[in-house]
Amino acid sequence: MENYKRILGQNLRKAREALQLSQEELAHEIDIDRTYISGIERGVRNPSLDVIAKIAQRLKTTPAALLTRPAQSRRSESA
Amino acid sequence: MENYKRILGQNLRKAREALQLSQEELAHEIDIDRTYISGIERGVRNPSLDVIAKIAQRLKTTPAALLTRPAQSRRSESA
DNA sequence: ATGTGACTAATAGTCCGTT
DNA sequence: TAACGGACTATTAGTCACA
Repeated sequence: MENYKRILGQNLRKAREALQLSQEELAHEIDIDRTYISGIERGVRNPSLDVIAKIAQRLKTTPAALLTRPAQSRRSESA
Repeated sequence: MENYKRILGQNLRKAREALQLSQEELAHEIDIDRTYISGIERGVRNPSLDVIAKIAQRLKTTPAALLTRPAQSRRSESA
């Protein structure tokens, strides 16, 4: 079984940094605790769908995207 | 904000029925209560990533797929 | 075979701090 | 700025009786 918590964490961090947000800023904006964001990024937390959706929304992406393994080479999407 | 609980529920039901499983059978196989599956399909539950991943695995799909809006007309994917 | 409300046990999620 | 721990509270995980 894939480690989706880890995939989520990696994607989240990448997306957050792409928007040049600190964990603290992100956390504050979506009203989630900063230590919780930290835990999710490290793959040690098991967030609920609502939290995943909330984060995705702020990072201008989707839950599906945050849960997609990065190395998947989907050319057709960004083209 | 999109209702991802609902999207998940719809996709889950579709995927389950495609495999001709009853809620009861699915629930039994992945060791989750039947009524809990029912709640997720109806979009009234807010499951954690672990639960979503477990269900996805049994339905031979992925969390990302279960969280993707169906009516999204993404031509490039299946073509 | 599924929907639903109500319920406890477990854990998601917060808030405090230190490194 | 972020990792990490401990103690706390809110919500989810998981179960039941019944429609």
